Amino acid sequence: MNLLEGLNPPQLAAVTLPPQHALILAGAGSGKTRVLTTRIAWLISTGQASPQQILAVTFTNKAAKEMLARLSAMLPMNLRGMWIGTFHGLCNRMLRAHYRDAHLPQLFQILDAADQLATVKRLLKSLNIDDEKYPPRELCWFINAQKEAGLRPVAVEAWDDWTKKRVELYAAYEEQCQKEGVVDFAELLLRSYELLERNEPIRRHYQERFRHILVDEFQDTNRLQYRWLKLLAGGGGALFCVGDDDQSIYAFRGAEVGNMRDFEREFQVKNLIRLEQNYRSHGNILDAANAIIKNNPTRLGKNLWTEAGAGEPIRVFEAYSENEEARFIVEEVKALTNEGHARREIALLYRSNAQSRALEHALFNAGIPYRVYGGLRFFERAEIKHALAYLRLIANADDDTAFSRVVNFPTRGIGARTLEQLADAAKVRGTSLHAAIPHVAGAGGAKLAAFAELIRKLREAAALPLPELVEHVLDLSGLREHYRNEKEGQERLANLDELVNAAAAFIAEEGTAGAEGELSADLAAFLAHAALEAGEHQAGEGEDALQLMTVHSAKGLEFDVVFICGLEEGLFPHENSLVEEKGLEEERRLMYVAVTRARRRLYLTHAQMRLLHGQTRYNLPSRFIDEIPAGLLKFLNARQGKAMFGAVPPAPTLRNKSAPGGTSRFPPAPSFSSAPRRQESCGLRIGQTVMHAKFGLGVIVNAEGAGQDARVQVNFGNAGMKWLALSVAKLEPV
DNA sequence: ATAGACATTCTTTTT
DNA sequence: GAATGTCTAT
Repeated sequence: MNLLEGLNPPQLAAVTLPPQHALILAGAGSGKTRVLTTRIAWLISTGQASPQQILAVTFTNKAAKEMLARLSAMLPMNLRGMWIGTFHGLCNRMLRAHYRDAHLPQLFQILDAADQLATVKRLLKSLNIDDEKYPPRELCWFINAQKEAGLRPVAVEAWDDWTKKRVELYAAYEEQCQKEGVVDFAELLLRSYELLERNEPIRRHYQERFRHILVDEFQDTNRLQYRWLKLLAGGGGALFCVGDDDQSIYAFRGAEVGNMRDFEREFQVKNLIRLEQNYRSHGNILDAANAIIKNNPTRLGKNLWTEAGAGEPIRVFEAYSENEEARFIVEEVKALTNEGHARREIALLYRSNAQSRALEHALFNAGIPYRVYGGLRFFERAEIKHALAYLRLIANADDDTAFSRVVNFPTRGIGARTLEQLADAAKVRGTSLHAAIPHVAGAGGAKLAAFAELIRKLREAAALPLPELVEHVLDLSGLREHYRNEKEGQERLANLDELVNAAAAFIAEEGTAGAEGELSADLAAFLAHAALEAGEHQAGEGEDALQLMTVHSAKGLEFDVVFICGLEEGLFPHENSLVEEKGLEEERRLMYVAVTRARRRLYLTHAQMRLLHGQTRYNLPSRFIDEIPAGLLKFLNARQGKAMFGAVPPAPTLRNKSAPGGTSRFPPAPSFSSAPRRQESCGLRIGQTVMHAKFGLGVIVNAEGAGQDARVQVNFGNAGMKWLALSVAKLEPV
């Protein structure tokens, strides 16, 4: 059968397994997605399963789309009955179908992370809670962690007063969300889980329906997701899980690699298949990845190999500053494109989003087209969120988050005072803000009533086709007018127009055309779409552009050429990770993911000096570079300053000492700003890497005194920050 | 009530 | 540096 053509033996085995539970350990670039989709296509085309009997779960919308696209290419049939999507998307689908049993309003709204934070803030305010003691962000994190552990407030064990109070607030938050008819991301999962657990007919229905449950990126599932899968597979459905423990990079938000072991044990998985042949990268790149990940103690064990040749060495570049790093990359990219590489096949990866700025700046100046993933997404833009808030109020006027966002936007004279009165009225009566409007007296009350009237008018239009409804909202709400009058409003206006287009496109693709009696079904679906798929949707889609993204968002992608930037201690691995339990291991897996994105050429760059959060920091090269065998590396700039040391350093200007511990933050030495990379005569300068007999490698971050009294402060990374007298300590420039 | 200046805080990754 | 929160002048 040509479906199976070209599969290697383990791949073929995985694809054609009998309908039993299976765990596929699929290394990076080993054809994981291909196995998953071919498996589904094989099940269907051999008549072993109908599309309706298949449930395929992925972690990202991108992956879900990709899978659907490949399947439609393989199977000439209607795949609409198949459930393919993200955990959140599928749970949403289930809850919409059974909203009554799930105790939700038909048009329940979804809170994204920002909405959730706003809701928590509002709650704390209404309860007069000190947000110093209970930081809203922390509280959100706490609530989500409980939900992801499957715990409602009554089930949380709290021993200390602080946690007891947080549990109380969790309960209050839940009550508030229920009152408003909104659910956050974690709630989608928990609600869906509880629905299945408590409602036997519904559970049986899905258990009997889904004969094959396939899970992508299984290593990224959290406890609750795993339990959700267990429930669904409880009726004899076969669980087919594909994952790679070495690519688990979401433990920080509750992902449990341990799910893989538990799955193997609890389901008595007999079919464990390893996919270890890599079809993506040249040998040197793979060797580097293997060498790095080998340093992690707890692995299921797996070693990637390839039939491809060794390829080029991995290029390492040390820059003086983040700007020089960016300039270097620009030059290399120019050279690469001149050699015929497509820009879309070149990726710039970094640990954190903040790093993209210097890169973007340099690329922009050089006129190189680029595309940044994961920046501010379409549906997260302020003007779009405003417009969506009006739409949300049409679907559900009790949505306090949406209400608060636009009650005075565009401004209509409803100030803080009035809103306080409104919040009080709502609290006293236990209603939503919207429902409390008639109970506010005076001038403020009149203005509020006018706003209520606006909502009423908008709701009258709810029966219009979605794109027209959006148009209507933009005009009637005054949003268009507002941005027309704003100086910098042009782009925002364009975005609002784009929202109308997005609505039209959405209807064209998945509209409920013809569904009767469900007046606002399209609206609700569109709003859910906006919350769940913040919209990777960006202009310049078709252009051949350089790809910029965080390592996290690069997972699952591959490129001919990859630059991993900012490979410095404190940045990658990130300093916050070093204090976390198992933090470094996760950073290392992240590095493994980054390295394995490259097919043919890999660059590792780092800077001696970097401006971060408005302050200059001097960092050592990342330990991950050292973990790669030197034979695989090619250092592009000769390590400088070998010959000169022992001389008396120049009299450095006295600087204030840094706060102890952590990374240093200093203004750069003045002598540098004009002539980067030039050597001082003595070979010692701020930013210089030095070797110390006891402490190892370090970077000079500060200096004071002169002559015999000269002292320097050195950041030795692991060994910490030290002040050393030059007359005593032997420091060799490296 | 509102806009704008000013201060403060927090910065890892995201469905 | 950005984004949010607070204060001040209108």
